[in-house]
Amino acid sequence: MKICVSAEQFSPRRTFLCGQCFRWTETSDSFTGIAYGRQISVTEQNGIVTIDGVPDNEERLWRQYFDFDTDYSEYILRLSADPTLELACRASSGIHILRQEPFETLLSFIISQNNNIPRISGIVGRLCETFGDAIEDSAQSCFSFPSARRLDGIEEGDLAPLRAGFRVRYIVDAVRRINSGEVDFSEIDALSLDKARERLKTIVGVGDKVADCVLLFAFHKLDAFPKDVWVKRIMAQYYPDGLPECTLGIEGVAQQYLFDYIRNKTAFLNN
DNA sequence: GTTCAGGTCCGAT
DNA sequence: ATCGGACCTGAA
Repeated sequence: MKICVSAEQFSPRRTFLCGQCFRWTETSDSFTGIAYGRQISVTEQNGIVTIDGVPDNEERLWRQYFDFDTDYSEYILRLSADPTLELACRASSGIHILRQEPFETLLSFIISQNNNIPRISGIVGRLCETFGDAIEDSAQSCFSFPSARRLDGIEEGDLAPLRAGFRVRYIVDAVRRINSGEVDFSEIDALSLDKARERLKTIVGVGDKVADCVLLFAFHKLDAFPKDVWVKRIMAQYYPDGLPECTLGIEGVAQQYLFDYIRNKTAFLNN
């Protein structure tokens, strides 16, 4: 089946390129991505965004994944009480915060630390090629993200093909704690932000930033506020005394708009 | 050859 | 508690 939404409401480019995901690639006229064991394509044409590759019985899942049933204009209205955020929202409207799979999000952001985006995507890709399942009826050969169960008992040496460097130790620890139940995603989901963050941080290699990325991009805890190097720069320049009140409870949404805004602004300055 | 990239760990104060 | 250096890898 196809799912259609207006391009005004949802911008594929801004959503997929704002740093929250690593498995969407842009082709000439669309984006192709892999999630939940499916290959999905997203095409924007004449103001309409079309989602292809969704099985009939999975409409609900994918509307959730893309967060199509949330009215982002309300967030934008609230955040626009602050002048800097108003600019950011205007420049980056159409961003949605995805609901990605927790295990994939956890490993992806563990891999992301002290790393650059092309290499992160490369490592994640090799992880899927090495341990994931081939996805049927996809044009090219593509692979699902391996489950924690699939990686059960994995050791550092097994991960050598990934060329993930010092992060393999962290991946091994994450897999072990997930499979042992020490870290339980359904529990994390039910916990408050602070408790959930502390739980995730018991995994070696997971600090505040990685934990908050997982809580925002997988568990959709909108009060999570991942402070990467870019957001720290914004905070220092515009919000030395902390975030404005209008962000209360939706700090993560503010983070995405600010992040996209400052990155694109910087890209513009560098050109 | 050097530097740098979506952080975190670890050992020294 | 806080702080700085080290860390795999590979592209610029």
